[in-house]
Amino acid sequence: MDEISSLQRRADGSAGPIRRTALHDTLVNHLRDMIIEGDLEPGTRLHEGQLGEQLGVSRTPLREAIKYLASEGLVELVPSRGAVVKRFSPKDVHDMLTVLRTLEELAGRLACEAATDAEIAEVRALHDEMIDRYKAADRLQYYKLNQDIHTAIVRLAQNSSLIDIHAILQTRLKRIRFIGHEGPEKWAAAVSEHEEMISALEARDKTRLSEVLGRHLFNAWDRVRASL
Amino acid sequence: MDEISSLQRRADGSAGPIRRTALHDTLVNHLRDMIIEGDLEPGTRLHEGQLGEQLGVSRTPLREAIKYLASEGLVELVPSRGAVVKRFSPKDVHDMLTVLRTLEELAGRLACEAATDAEIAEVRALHDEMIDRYKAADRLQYYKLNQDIHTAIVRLAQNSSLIDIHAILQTRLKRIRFIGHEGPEKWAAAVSEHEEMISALEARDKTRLSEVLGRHLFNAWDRVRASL
DNA sequence: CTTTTGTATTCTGTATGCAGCATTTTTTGT
DNA sequence: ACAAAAAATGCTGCATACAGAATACAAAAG
Repeated sequence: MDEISSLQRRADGSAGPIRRTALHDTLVNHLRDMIIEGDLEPGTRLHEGQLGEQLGVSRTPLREAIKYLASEGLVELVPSRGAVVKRFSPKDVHDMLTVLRTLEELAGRLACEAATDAEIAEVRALHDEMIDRYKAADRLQYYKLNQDIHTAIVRLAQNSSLIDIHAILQTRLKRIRFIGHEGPEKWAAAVSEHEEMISALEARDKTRLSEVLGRHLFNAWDRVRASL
Repeated sequence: MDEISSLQRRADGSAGPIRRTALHDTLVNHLRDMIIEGDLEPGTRLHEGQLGEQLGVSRTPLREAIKYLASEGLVELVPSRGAVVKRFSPKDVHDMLTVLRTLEELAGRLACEAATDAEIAEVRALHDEMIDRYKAADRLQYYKLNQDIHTAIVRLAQNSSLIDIHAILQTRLKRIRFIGHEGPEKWAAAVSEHEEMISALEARDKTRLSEVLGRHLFNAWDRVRASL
Protein backbone atom coordinates (compact mmCIF):
# COMPACT_ATOMS: atom_id res chain seq x y z
CA MET A 1 0.00 0.00 0.00
CA ASP A 2 2.72 2.44 0.98
CA GLU A 3 -0.05 4.72 2.14
CA ILE A 4 2.03 7.25 3.93
CA SER A 5 4.69 7.89 1.37
CA SER A 6 2.49 10.64 0.03
CA LEU A 7 2.53 12.35 3.40
CA GLN A 8 6.01 11.59 4.48
CA ARG A 9 7.82 13.37 1.71
CA ARG A 10 5.62 15.55 -0.30
CA ALA A 11 7.54 14.81 -3.51
CA ASP A 12 9.15 18.11 -3.03
CA GLY A 13 11.02 19.46 -5.81
CA SER A 14 8.10 21.75 -5.02
CA ALA A 15 8.39 25.12 -3.34
CA GLY A 16 7.15 23.66 -0.05
CA PRO A 17 8.90 26.18 2.18
CA ILE A 18 8.49 24.42 5.49
CA ARG A 19 8.21 20.72 6.01
CA ARG A 20 8.74 20.54 9.72
CA THR A 21 6.35 17.76 10.47
CA ALA A 22 7.88 15.00 12.51
CA LEU A 23 7.20 11.55 11.17
CA HIS A 24 5.98 10.17 14.46
CA ASP A 25 3.48 12.99 14.63
CA THR A 26 2.20 12.27 11.15
CA LEU A 27 1.93 8.65 12.14
CA VAL A 28 -0.11 9.47 15.23
CA ASN A 29 -2.73 11.17 13.08
CA HIS A 30 -2.62 8.52 10.43
CA LEU A 31 -3.01 5.63 12.85
CA ARG A 32 -5.71 7.46 14.76
CA ASP A 33 -7.68 7.86 11.55
CA MET A 34 -7.16 4.22 10.68
CA ILE A 35 -8.54 3.20 14.05
CA ILE A 36 -11.46 5.61 13.94
CA GLU A 37 -12.46 4.62 10.44
CA GLY A 38 -12.27 0.96 11.26
CA ASP A 39 -9.27 0.03 9.12
CA LEU A 40 -7.84 -1.29 12.34
CA GLU A 41 -10.60 -3.06 14.21
CA PRO A 42 -10.70 -3.47 17.98
CA GLY A 43 -8.54 -6.34 19.09
CA THR A 44 -6.21 -6.03 16.12
CA ARG A 45 -2.57 -6.35 16.98
CA LEU A 46 -0.39 -3.55 15.74
CA HIS A 47 2.45 -5.46 14.14
CA GLU A 48 5.45 -3.20 14.15
CA GLY A 49 7.32 -4.90 11.36
CA GLN A 50 4.42 -5.45 9.02
CA LEU A 51 2.66 -2.16 9.72
CA GLY A 52 5.88 -0.25 9.36
CA GLU A 53 6.61 -1.82 6.01
CA GLN A 54 3.07 -1.21 4.88
CA LEU A 55 3.35 2.45 5.71
CA GLY A 56 6.90 2.77 4.50
CA VAL A 57 8.44 3.84 7.81
CA SER A 58 10.84 2.22 10.19
CA ARG A 59 9.86 0.84 13.54
CA THR A 60 11.24 3.65 15.67
CA PRO A 61 8.81 6.47 14.84
CA LEU A 62 6.03 3.92 14.60
CA ARG A 63 6.68 2.76 18.13
CA GLU A 64 6.74 6.34 19.35
CA ALA A 65 3.39 6.98 17.72
CA ILE A 66 1.95 3.88 19.33
CA LYS A 67 3.09 5.01 22.77
CA TYR A 68 1.37 8.32 22.17
CA LEU A 69 -1.87 6.65 21.17
CA ALA A 70 -1.63 4.38 24.18
CA SER A 71 -1.67 7.40 26.43
CA GLU A 72 -4.66 8.67 24.48
CA GLY A 73 -6.43 5.43 25.27
CA LEU A 74 -6.93 4.20 21.74
CA VAL A 75 -4.54 1.29 21.97
CA GLU A 76 -3.44 -0.91 24.80
CA LEU A 77 0.16 -1.85 25.52
CA VAL A 78 0.77 -5.46 26.48
CA PRO A 79 4.30 -6.02 27.75
CA SER A 80 6.42 -8.12 25.42
CA ARG A 81 3.44 -8.60 23.18
CA GLY A 82 2.99 -5.26 21.55
CA ALA A 83 -0.06 -3.11 21.14
CA VAL A 84 -3.66 -3.93 20.32
CA VAL A 85 -6.52 -1.66 19.36
CA LYS A 86 -8.56 -1.16 22.48
CA ARG A 87 -12.00 -2.68 22.59
CA PHE A 88 -14.78 -0.73 24.28
CA SER A 89 -17.55 -2.53 26.08
CA PRO A 90 -21.08 -1.09 26.04
CA LYS A 91 -20.53 0.04 29.61
CA ASP A 92 -17.33 1.81 28.59
CA VAL A 93 -19.26 3.72 25.96
CA HIS A 94 -21.99 4.56 28.41
CA ASP A 95 -19.41 5.77 30.89
CA MET A 96 -17.77 7.96 28.30
CA LEU A 97 -21.07 9.47 27.27
CA THR A 98 -21.89 10.21 30.89
CA VAL A 99 -18.67 12.13 31.35
CA LEU A 100 -19.00 13.82 27.99
CA ARG A 101 -22.47 14.93 28.95
CA THR A 102 -21.25 16.58 32.12
CA LEU A 103 -18.44 18.29 30.28
CA GLU A 104 -20.68 19.67 27.56
CA GLU A 105 -23.19 20.89 30.11
CA LEU A 106 -20.35 22.85 31.65
CA ALA A 107 -19.20 24.02 28.25
CA GLY A 108 -22.67 25.26 27.44
CA ARG A 109 -22.86 27.39 30.56
CA LEU A 110 -19.43 28.88 30.04
CA ALA A 111 -19.94 29.42 26.33
CA CYS A 112 -22.98 31.61 26.87
CA GLU A 113 -20.87 33.89 29.03
CA ALA A 114 -17.65 33.97 27.08
CA ALA A 115 -18.59 33.75 23.42
CA THR A 116 -18.59 36.75 21.10
CA ASP A 117 -21.40 37.32 18.62
CA ALA A 118 -19.06 36.56 15.76
CA GLU A 119 -18.12 33.22 17.25
CA ILE A 120 -21.74 32.30 17.73
CA ALA A 121 -22.40 33.19 14.14
CA GLU A 122 -19.67 30.77 13.07
CA VAL A 123 -21.32 27.96 14.98
CA ARG A 124 -24.60 28.84 13.34
CA ALA A 125 -22.89 28.62 9.97
CA LEU A 126 -21.61 25.16 10.80
CA HIS A 127 -25.08 24.20 11.86
CA ASP A 128 -26.66 25.43 8.65
CA GLU A 129 -24.16 23.51 6.62
CA MET A 130 -24.86 20.42 8.68
CA ILE A 131 -28.54 20.78 7.97
CA ASP A 132 -27.77 20.89 4.26
CA ARG A 133 -25.84 17.66 4.53
CA TYR A 134 -28.67 16.16 6.51
CA LYS A 135 -31.16 16.99 3.81
CA ALA A 136 -28.76 15.57 1.25
CA ALA A 137 -28.52 12.44 3.43
CA ASP A 138 -24.75 12.78 3.30
CA ARG A 139 -24.12 10.83 6.44
CA LEU A 140 -20.37 11.11 6.47
CA GLN A 141 -20.20 14.87 6.22
CA TYR A 142 -23.12 15.16 8.58
CA TYR A 143 -21.23 13.25 11.25
CA LYS A 144 -18.17 15.32 10.72
CA LEU A 145 -20.00 18.62 11.00
CA ASN A 146 -21.94 17.35 13.97
CA GLN A 147 -18.71 16.69 15.83
CA ASP A 148 -17.33 20.03 14.68
CA ILE A 149 -20.28 21.85 16.19
CA HIS A 150 -19.85 20.20 19.55
CA THR A 151 -16.15 20.96 19.43
CA ALA A 152 -16.88 24.55 18.45
CA ILE A 153 -19.21 25.08 21.39
CA VAL A 154 -16.61 23.69 23.74
CA ARG A 155 -14.07 26.09 22.28
CA LEU A 156 -16.39 28.98 23.01
CA ALA A 157 -16.10 28.16 26.69
CA GLN A 158 -12.50 29.42 26.52
CA ASN A 159 -11.29 26.74 28.89
CA SER A 160 -8.15 25.07 27.59
CA SER A 161 -8.41 22.07 29.86
CA LEU A 162 -12.02 21.52 28.90
CA ILE A 163 -11.03 21.64 25.24
CA ASP A 164 -8.29 19.09 25.84
CA ILE A 165 -10.32 16.60 27.77
CA HIS A 166 -13.29 16.92 25.50
CA ALA A 167 -11.11 16.22 22.50
CA ILE A 168 -9.78 13.05 24.10
CA LEU A 169 -13.25 11.69 24.81
CA GLN A 170 -14.53 12.80 21.44
CA THR A 171 -11.71 10.89 19.75
CA ARG A 172 -12.35 7.75 21.73
CA LEU A 173 -16.01 7.90 20.88
CA LYS A 174 -15.57 8.78 17.23
CA ARG A 175 -14.99 5.17 16.36
CA ILE A 176 -18.30 4.21 17.90
CA ARG A 177 -20.41 7.08 16.68
CA PHE A 178 -18.96 6.71 13.23
CA ILE A 179 -20.34 3.23 13.07
CA GLY A 180 -23.55 3.99 14.92
CA HIS A 181 -26.50 3.29 12.65
CA GLU A 182 -29.48 5.34 13.53
CA GLY A 183 -32.91 5.05 12.08
CA PRO A 184 -34.25 8.07 10.16
CA GLU A 185 -36.53 9.08 13.00
CA LYS A 186 -33.71 9.11 15.55
CA TRP A 187 -31.57 11.02 13.13
CA ALA A 188 -34.33 13.60 12.82
CA ALA A 189 -34.59 13.88 16.59
CA ALA A 190 -30.88 14.53 16.88
CA VAL A 191 -31.08 17.26 14.28
CA SER A 192 -33.97 18.81 16.13
CA GLU A 193 -31.93 18.88 19.32
CA HIS A 194 -29.18 20.63 17.43
CA GLU A 195 -31.64 23.28 16.33
CA GLU A 196 -32.51 23.88 19.96
CA MET A 197 -28.87 24.08 20.89
CA ILE A 198 -28.08 26.79 18.40
CA SER A 199 -31.08 28.89 19.29
CA ALA A 200 -30.27 28.63 23.00
CA LEU A 201 -26.72 29.66 22.25
CA GLU A 202 -27.84 32.64 20.21
CA ALA A 203 -30.11 33.67 23.06
CA ARG A 204 -27.20 33.11 25.45
CA ASP A 205 -29.59 31.15 27.60
CA LYS A 206 -27.07 29.10 29.50
CA THR A 207 -29.57 27.09 31.49
CA ARG A 208 -31.38 26.02 28.37
CA LEU A 209 -28.24 25.36 26.35
CA SER A 210 -26.80 23.27 29.11
CA GLU A 211 -30.03 21.35 29.42
CA VAL A 212 -30.28 20.65 25.71
CA LEU A 213 -26.67 19.53 25.46
CA GLY A 214 -27.23 17.21 28.37
CA ARG A 215 -30.38 15.79 26.88
CA HIS A 216 -28.68 15.42 23.52
CA LEU A 217 -25.92 13.29 24.95
CA PHE A 218 -28.30 11.39 27.16
CA ASN A 219 -30.24 10.44 24.06
CA ALA A 220 -27.02 9.68 22.22
CA TRP A 221 -26.76 6.57 24.33
CA ASP A 222 -30.09 5.31 22.98
CA ARG A 223 -28.92 6.04 19.47
CA VAL A 224 -25.76 3.99 19.67
CA ARG A 225 -26.64 1.27 22.14
CA ALA A 226 -28.31 -0.81 19.49
CA SER A 227 -25.12 -1.11 17.49
CA LEU A 228 -23.16 -2.60 20.38
CA MET B 1 23.44 8.84 39.31
CA ASP B 2 22.14 5.72 37.64
CA GLU B 3 18.89 6.30 39.44
CA ILE B 4 16.81 3.83 37.59
CA SER B 5 18.96 0.76 37.78
CA SER B 6 17.31 -0.08 41.06
CA LEU B 7 13.90 -0.10 39.46
CA GLN B 8 14.78 -1.65 36.19
CA ARG B 9 15.67 -5.06 37.52
CA ARG B 10 14.41 -5.82 40.96
CA ALA B 11 17.47 -7.82 41.98
CA ASP B 12 15.31 -10.84 41.94
CA GLY B 13 16.74 -13.97 43.17
CA SER B 14 13.30 -13.49 44.75
CA ALA B 15 10.30 -15.62 43.89
CA GLY B 16 8.90 -12.88 41.64
CA PRO B 17 7.31 -15.11 39.02
CA ILE B 18 6.72 -12.39 36.45
CA ARG B 19 8.95 -9.44 35.79
CA ARG B 20 7.34 -8.01 32.73
CA THR B 21 8.02 -4.36 33.15
CA ALA B 22 9.07 -2.56 30.01
CA LEU B 23 11.77 0.01 30.43
CA HIS B 24 9.82 2.74 28.69
CA ASP B 25 6.97 2.16 31.10
CA THR B 26 9.26 2.44 34.10
CA LEU B 27 10.63 5.61 32.59
CA VAL B 28 7.18 7.11 32.19
CA ASN B 29 6.53 6.76 35.90
CA HIS B 30 9.98 7.91 36.85
CA LEU B 31 9.89 11.00 34.67
CA ARG B 32 6.37 11.80 35.79
CA ASP B 33 7.49 11.75 39.40
CA MET B 34 10.50 13.90 38.58
CA ILE B 35 8.24 16.47 36.99
CA ILE B 36 5.65 16.39 39.77
CA GLU B 37 8.22 16.69 42.51
CA GLY B 38 9.94 19.55 40.78
CA ASP B 39 13.21 17.81 39.88
CA LEU B 40 12.40 18.90 36.37
CA GLU B 41 11.04 22.41 36.51
CA PRO B 42 8.67 23.90 33.95
CA GLY B 43 10.53 25.09 30.90
CA THR B 44 13.34 22.58 31.36
CA ARG B 45 14.45 20.91 28.16
CA LEU B 46 14.53 17.15 28.29
CA HIS B 47 17.93 16.41 26.86
CA GLU B 48 17.83 12.94 25.43
CA GLY B 49 21.53 12.27 25.57
CA GLN B 50 22.21 13.76 28.97
CA LEU B 51 19.04 12.55 30.65
CA GLY B 52 19.49 9.09 29.21
CA GLU B 53 23.03 8.85 30.51
CA GLN B 54 21.93 10.14 33.88
CA LEU B 55 19.29 7.44 34.16
CA GLY B 56 21.41 4.77 32.60
CA VAL B 57 19.18 4.05 29.62
CA SER B 58 19.56 4.56 25.93
CA ARG B 59 17.71 7.18 23.98
CA THR B 60 15.12 4.91 22.38
CA PRO B 61 12.98 3.95 25.41
CA LEU B 62 13.50 7.44 26.76
CA ARG B 63 12.06 8.96 23.63
CA GLU B 64 9.10 6.60 23.81
CA ALA B 65 8.43 7.62 27.38
CA ILE B 66 8.58 11.27 26.42
CA LYS B 67 6.01 10.76 23.68
CA TYR B 68 3.73 9.15 26.21
CA LEU B 69 4.08 12.02 28.63
CA ALA B 70 3.48 14.46 25.82
CA SER B 71 0.11 12.88 25.21
CA GLU B 72 -0.56 13.15 28.94
CA GLY B 73 0.09 16.86 28.70
CA LEU B 74 3.05 17.02 31.05
CA VAL B 75 5.64 17.85 28.41
CA GLU B 76 5.46 19.68 25.13
CA LEU B 77 7.03 18.48 21.89
CA VAL B 78 8.76 21.13 19.82
CA PRO B 79 9.64 19.86 16.33
CA SER B 80 13.37 19.47 15.80
CA ARG B 81 14.01 20.89 19.23
CA GLY B 82 12.93 18.16 21.57
CA ALA B 83 10.69 18.24 24.59
CA VAL B 84 10.27 20.74 27.39
CA VAL B 85 8.37 20.45 30.66
CA LYS B 86 5.09 22.21 30.13
CA ARG B 87 4.51 25.43 32.01
CA PHE B 88 1.02 26.12 33.32
CA SER B 89 -0.29 29.64 33.51
CA PRO B 90 -2.59 30.68 36.37
CA LYS B 91 -5.47 30.56 33.91
CA ASP B 92 -4.51 27.02 32.93
CA VAL B 93 -4.66 25.98 36.56
CA HIS B 94 -7.98 27.72 37.02
CA ASP B 95 -9.33 25.99 33.94
CA MET B 96 -8.19 22.62 35.20
CA LEU B 97 -9.77 23.18 38.58
CA THR B 98 -13.02 24.19 36.91
CA VAL B 99 -13.16 20.95 34.96
CA LEU B 100 -12.04 18.91 37.94
CA ARG B 101 -14.78 20.47 39.99
CA THR B 102 -17.44 19.43 37.51
CA LEU B 103 -16.06 15.93 37.33
CA GLU B 104 -15.95 15.47 41.08
CA GLU B 105 -19.47 16.81 41.45
CA LEU B 106 -20.52 14.09 39.04
CA ALA B 107 -18.43 11.53 40.88
CA GLY B 108 -20.07 12.48 44.16
CA ARG B 109 -23.55 11.92 42.80
CA LEU B 110 -22.67 8.58 41.25
CA ALA B 111 -20.67 7.40 44.24
CA CYS B 112 -23.64 7.76 46.59
CA GLU B 113 -25.59 5.43 44.36
CA ALA B 114 -22.96 2.87 43.49
CA ALA B 115 -20.73 2.52 46.53
CA THR B 116 -20.98 -0.37 48.96
CA ASP B 117 -20.80 0.18 52.70
CA ALA B 118 -17.41 -1.49 52.81
CA GLU B 119 -16.02 0.86 50.20
CA ILE B 120 -17.28 3.87 52.08
CA ALA B 121 -15.67 2.56 55.21
CA GLU B 122 -12.34 2.41 53.36
CA VAL B 123 -12.64 6.03 52.40
CA ARG B 124 -13.43 6.88 55.99
CA ALA B 125 -10.27 5.04 57.01
CA LEU B 126 -8.23 7.07 54.58
CA HIS B 127 -9.82 10.18 55.95
CA ASP B 128 -9.03 9.30 59.56
CA GLU B 129 -5.45 8.64 58.65
CA MET B 130 -5.29 11.96 56.86
CA ILE B 131 -6.57 13.70 59.96
CA ASP B 132 -3.79 12.09 61.95
CA ARG B 133 -1.24 13.41 59.51
CA TYR B 134 -2.86 16.78 59.69
CA LYS B 135 -2.56 16.90 63.44
CA ALA B 136 1.04 15.78 63.11
CA ALA B 137 1.55 18.58 60.58
CA ASP B 138 3.01 16.02 58.19
CA ARG B 139 2.30 18.00 55.09
CA LEU B 140 3.70 15.54 52.58
CA GLN B 141 1.67 12.56 53.73
CA TYR B 142 -1.34 14.79 54.22
CA TYR B 143 -1.20 15.84 50.58
CA LYS B 144 -0.83 12.30 49.45
CA LEU B 145 -3.78 11.03 51.45
CA ASN B 146 -5.82 14.02 50.41
CA GLN B 147 -5.35 13.08 46.76
CA ASP B 148 -5.99 9.44 47.55
CA ILE B 149 -9.35 10.31 49.08
CA HIS B 150 -10.46 12.24 46.04
CA THR B 151 -9.30 9.42 43.81
CA ALA B 152 -11.09 6.90 46.01
CA ILE B 153 -14.38 8.76 45.80
CA VAL B 154 -14.07 8.91 42.03
CA ARG B 155 -13.47 5.18 41.98
CA LEU B 156 -16.67 4.63 43.92
CA ALA B 157 -18.55 6.13 41.01
CA GLN B 158 -17.72 2.99 39.03
CA ASN B 159 -17.23 4.93 35.84
CA SER B 160 -14.04 3.91 34.07
CA SER B 161 -13.89 6.95 31.86
CA LEU B 162 -14.38 9.26 34.81
CA ILE B 163 -11.56 7.52 36.62
CA ASP B 164 -9.30 7.94 33.58
CA ILE B 165 -9.95 11.57 32.98
CA HIS B 166 -9.83 12.45 36.63
CA ALA B 167 -6.44 10.79 36.92
CA ILE B 168 -5.10 12.83 34.02
CA LEU B 169 -6.18 16.11 35.52
CA GLN B 170 -5.07 15.08 38.97
CA THR B 171 -1.61 14.31 37.63
CA ARG B 172 -1.33 17.61 35.82
CA LEU B 173 -2.35 19.45 38.95
CA LYS B 174 -0.21 17.47 41.34
CA ARG B 175 2.80 19.56 40.50
CA ILE B 176 0.94 22.72 41.46
CA ARG B 177 -0.84 21.49 44.54
CA PHE B 178 2.32 19.90 45.79
CA ILE B 179 3.93 23.29 45.86
CA GLY B 180 0.87 25.19 47.05
CA HIS B 181 1.63 26.83 50.35
CA GLU B 182 -1.46 27.40 52.35
CA GLY B 183 -1.71 29.26 55.60
CA PRO B 184 -2.79 27.24 58.67
CA GLU B 185 -6.28 28.69 58.63
CA LYS B 186 -6.85 27.70 55.00
CA TRP B 187 -5.49 24.30 55.72
CA ALA B 188 -7.96 23.93 58.55
CA ALA B 189 -10.80 24.98 56.27
CA ALA B 190 -9.84 22.35 53.73
CA VAL B 191 -9.80 19.68 56.41
CA SER B 192 -13.20 20.80 57.59
CA GLU B 193 -14.56 20.45 54.07
CA HIS B 194 -13.18 16.95 53.97
CA GLU B 195 -15.04 16.15 57.16
CA GLU B 196 -18.24 17.26 55.50
CA MET B 197 -17.50 15.18 52.44
CA ILE B 198 -17.09 11.98 54.35
CA SER B 199 -20.20 12.47 56.42
CA ALA B 200 -22.23 13.26 53.30
CA LEU B 201 -20.87 10.13 51.68
CA GLU B 202 -21.73 7.99 54.67
CA ALA B 203 -25.23 9.42 54.62
CA ARG B 204 -25.31 8.76 50.87
CA ASP B 205 -26.59 12.30 50.47
CA LYS B 206 -25.60 12.87 46.89
CA THR B 207 -26.80 16.45 46.67
CA ARG B 208 -24.78 17.44 49.68
CA LEU B 209 -21.71 15.44 48.72
CA SER B 210 -21.73 16.93 45.26
CA GLU B 211 -22.11 20.40 46.71
CA VAL B 212 -19.27 19.97 49.17
CA LEU B 213 -16.94 18.57 46.55
CA GLY B 214 -17.75 21.48 44.29
CA ARG B 215 -17.19 24.01 47.03
CA HIS B 216 -13.97 22.28 48.03
CA LEU B 217 -12.52 22.61 44.55
CA PHE B 218 -13.87 26.08 44.15
CA ASN B 219 -11.97 27.07 47.28
CA ALA B 220 -8.94 25.16 46.09
CA TRP B 221 -8.38 27.94 43.61
CA ASP B 222 -8.09 30.46 46.40
CA ARG B 223 -5.65 28.23 48.18
CA VAL B 224 -3.25 27.87 45.30
CA ARG B 225 -3.63 31.15 43.43
CA ALA B 226 -1.27 32.91 45.78
CA SER B 227 1.59 30.62 44.89
CA LEU B 228 1.35 31.38 41.16
C1' DC C 1 -5.06 -40.15 19.35
C1' DT C 2 -3.89 -36.89 22.79
C1' DT C 3 -0.59 -34.53 25.41
C1' DT C 4 3.75 -32.80 26.37
C1' DT C 5 8.20 -31.12 25.48
C1' DG C 6 11.85 -29.36 22.69
C1' DT C 7 13.00 -26.47 18.86
C1' DA C 8 12.55 -22.90 15.50
C1' DT C 9 10.66 -18.75 14.05
C1' DT C 10 8.78 -14.34 14.79
C1' DC C 11 8.18 -10.24 17.19
C1' DT C 12 9.14 -6.99 20.76
C1' DG C 13 12.59 -4.30 23.48
C1' DT C 14 16.84 -1.79 23.52
C1' DA C 15 21.14 0.10 21.73
C1' DT C 16 23.76 2.40 18.30
C1' DG C 17 24.87 4.88 14.08
C1' DC C 18 24.05 8.37 10.65
C1' DA C 19 21.95 12.49 8.53
C1' DG C 20 19.74 16.99 8.94
C1' DC C 21 18.42 20.99 11.45
C1' DA C 22 19.42 24.66 15.18
C1' DT C 23 22.29 27.26 17.54
C1' DT C 24 26.50 29.22 18.69
C1' DT C 25 30.93 30.75 17.71
C1' DT C 26 34.26 32.51 14.73
C1' DT C 27 35.71 35.06 11.01
C1' DT C 28 35.48 38.65 7.66
C1' DG C 29 34.09 43.01 5.78
C1' DT C 30 32.85 47.77 6.56
C1' DA D 1 34.56 48.12 17.00
C1' DC D 2 30.37 46.35 15.23
C1' DA D 3 27.58 43.73 12.16
C1' DA D 4 26.80 40.10 9.13
C1' DA D 5 27.93 35.84 7.18
C1' DA D 6 29.99 31.37 7.44
C1' DA D 7 31.66 27.47 9.73
C1' DA D 8 31.47 24.34 13.56
C1' DT D 9 29.23 22.03 17.25
C1' DG D 10 25.49 19.75 19.45
C1' DC D 11 21.09 17.88 19.34
C1' DT D 12 17.02 15.75 17.44
C1' DG D 13 14.86 12.50 14.09
C1' DC D 14 15.05 8.28 11.78
C1' DA D 15 16.90 3.86 10.44
C1' DT D 16 19.18 -0.28 11.40
C1' DA D 17 21.21 -3.94 14.19
C1' DC D 18 21.20 -7.07 17.97
C1' DA D 19 19.35 -9.62 22.11
C1' DG D 20 15.67 -11.71 24.62
C1' DA D 21 10.95 -13.20 25.10
C1' DA D 22 6.74 -15.33 23.28
C1' DT D 23 4.45 -18.20 20.23
C1' DA D 24 3.90 -21.71 16.88
C1' DC D 25 5.20 -25.98 15.23
C1' DA D 26 6.85 -30.50 15.31
C1' DA D 27 8.27 -34.66 17.28
C1' DA D 28 8.06 -38.01 20.82
C1' DA D 29 5.92 -40.25 24.72
C1' DG D 30 1.82 -41.81 27.10
